[in-house]
Amino acid sequence: MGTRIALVDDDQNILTSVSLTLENEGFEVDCYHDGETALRGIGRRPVELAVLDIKMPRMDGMELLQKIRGTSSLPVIFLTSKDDELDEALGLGMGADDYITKPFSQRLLIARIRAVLRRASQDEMDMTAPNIIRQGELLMDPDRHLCSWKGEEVKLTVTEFLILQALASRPGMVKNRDQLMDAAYGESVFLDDRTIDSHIKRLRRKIRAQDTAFDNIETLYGIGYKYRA
Amino acid sequence: MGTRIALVDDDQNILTSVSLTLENEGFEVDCYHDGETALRGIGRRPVELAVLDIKMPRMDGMELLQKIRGTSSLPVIFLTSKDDELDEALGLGMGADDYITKPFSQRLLIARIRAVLRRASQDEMDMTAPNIIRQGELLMDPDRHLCSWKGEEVKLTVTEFLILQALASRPGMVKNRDQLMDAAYGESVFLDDRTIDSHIKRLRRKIRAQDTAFDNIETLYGIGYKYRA
DNA sequence: CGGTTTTGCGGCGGCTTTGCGGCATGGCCG
DNA sequence: CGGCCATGCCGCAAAGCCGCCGCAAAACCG
Repeated sequence: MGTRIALVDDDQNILTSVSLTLENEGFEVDCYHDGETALRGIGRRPVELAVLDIKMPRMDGMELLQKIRGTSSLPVIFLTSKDDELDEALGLGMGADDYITKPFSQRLLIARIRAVLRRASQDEMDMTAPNIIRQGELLMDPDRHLCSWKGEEVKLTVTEFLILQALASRPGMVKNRDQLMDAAYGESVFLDDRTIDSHIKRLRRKIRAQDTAFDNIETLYGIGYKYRA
Repeated sequence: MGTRIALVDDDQNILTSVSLTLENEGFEVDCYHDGETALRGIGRRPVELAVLDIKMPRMDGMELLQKIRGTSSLPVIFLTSKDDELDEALGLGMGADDYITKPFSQRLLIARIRAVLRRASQDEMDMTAPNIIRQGELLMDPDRHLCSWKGEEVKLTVTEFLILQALASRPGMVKNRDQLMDAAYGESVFLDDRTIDSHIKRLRRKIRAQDTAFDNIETLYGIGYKYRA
């Protein structure tokens, strides 16, 4: 079954010709003439992407986008006339995923749609990953690559972040160097053990730069490291 | 029976659309428009997770979270507007388990809810599951390389840990020096018997440093050692 | 009780593991 | 192309650990 797309434009010509093309490409298309109708329609029958004309009667694309974004991250592509340059910037600024200026080729539209859909599904994938780690004064948000100690941000490199994440996600749990290596690079990557030491060194230094007393990364002689909550 | 979730937001649109989605996913949803009502409602009808908007009339999410955390460790997910400072959520949000910035996709929210619930139940498991050795005042957790006597940690080396573990795992059972050696190093390692004595010596010393009266490692003249529970 | 065996324990030398400064490479960005 | 940063690794010094020695004390035995 094809992907469902909402197409909103007050120009009947565009509506018919575009919807025909999209259907030929295997999409299912719901057509609307104005924003209000579209909003209600999408609510009843959800779609995976919306193509909106910016200028429309009763509720224009901008306003519609805002309403949509209030409740979901539905991907949106704007259609703009060549004239309204301003609107372009605005549309992207407020969260449209792409825009096309009229007149446009059907081929281009399809390419853009495919691109946006691909990107959207990609994002969803990434999102399913981990959540916030909170261990005492340490706070980590992998999604945003944010790390803070006692409320103050600590800037970490990717490798450092992954290693600290591995330690802090299971506080108290002992991790040997191989396990930390797996966490930072994938498995089946071989590096000198001392490399982990180096990262630990940099981690401790960075956090200690803010709080001299930091000592929650504990060394277990002959075993590895663990994070003490 | 689905998991019960409290949903608190002053925006009726979000309330209805999100609760619908969650119900479709098999959750049971209690909706509230503001913090005060939510607090009372949750008190009467407990939930397993709360989704809170940060900005709300009468009592905002932050305040509500504090009240909730005052009496329970209920998992909480925040909803934040894009405008709100991330740092607020990070720095000030004491104890939220996760947060999502609006606009968000329903799919993402569900993924997060599942993740938080999974982690919460995971934590409960961890508290009870691990293969801990408990003999009177002695506590050993091999996974965390943790050993404590009368609640106070005793730092042991790997060898010491293994020997004590061998003794304490079968209290009252006599182990000769060869058996203890096998436990500490693998089999087929040959060492002077006196070496075991040395480790026992260090073990007793370390624990006695905290409790002079410690005498649970007993010597059986001509045989070996045993741990008295 | 005297002699023999076994254990406790302080100590020591040597080996292993870590901490950390530093360097060279290599990617990335302007 | 030139600088900047992340990163992997080297090498040295410090710290930690371990096995054993030797002596004194304790336990055992006849």
